[in-house]
Amino acid sequence: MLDNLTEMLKGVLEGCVLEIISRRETYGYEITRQLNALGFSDVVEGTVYTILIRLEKSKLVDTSKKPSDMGPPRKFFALNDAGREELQKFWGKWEFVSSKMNELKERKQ
Amino acid sequence: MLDNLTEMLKGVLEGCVLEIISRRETYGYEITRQLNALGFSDVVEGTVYTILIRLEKSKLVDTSKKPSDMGPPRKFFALNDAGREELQKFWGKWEFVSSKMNELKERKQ
DNA sequence: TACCACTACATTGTAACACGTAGTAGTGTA
DNA sequence: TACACTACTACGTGTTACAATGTAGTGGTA
Repeated sequence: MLDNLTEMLKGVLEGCVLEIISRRETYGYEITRQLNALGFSDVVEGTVYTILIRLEKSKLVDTSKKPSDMGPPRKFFALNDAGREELQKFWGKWEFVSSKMNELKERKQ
Repeated sequence: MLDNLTEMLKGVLEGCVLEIISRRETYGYEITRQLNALGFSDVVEGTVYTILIRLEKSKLVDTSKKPSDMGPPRKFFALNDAGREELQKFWGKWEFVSSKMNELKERKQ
């Protein structure tokens, strides 16, 4: 029904990942599952991993490898100070854009 | 402060243009001004024109050239049935994504 | 006349992003 | 042995907003 959210997710998915990581240290596979559970059911691992690598390159997260008893070792991600700042900026932008969008939607001029 | 909305506007700007056109037949230059007035002050004409050409190619709008007493002739755009359907779909997607985003934002788990 | 501001549209190239696809590898189970 | 699930990585593609630039019509002004 909502056949393709791809374009609308551009620019917000990274923020979602930041928000999820901010709750607690976590790893790519689980982040993907959480996004799917949220409702973004078409988001695949490849997408999440590219975002995580981007966050790492931008130095917004700290990483650490930890063994798992369910499969290969996990690469955990945790927000650092720069990441927390970026997350706050992200929600600021979201607040702005979504308020303007709703204004446009509601306005019957 | 909200230094760059570019990425977050991807996927929503086209919907904004559709919504603006749905109110009444209008043209690129004015659409740009309306978006700027809405708060999307960095949106430039080039962006709007590429969207309009895209809408035209997708056959979501009907166009007509009309003279202006303020400058060059204007290319007016009007939504057709396919465009109205697309606009409805767009708001459906927006409703979905924004509700999920707010759910994520509010949820303190 | 010459110049400028405003209106109005079009085109080209670029960077960023989500995603498809494919591959590698560890663990548990039937 | 085969499969399912977990877990990460890499490469290529299509879409998008935007910067930059150019063209052109109108009106004002010095």
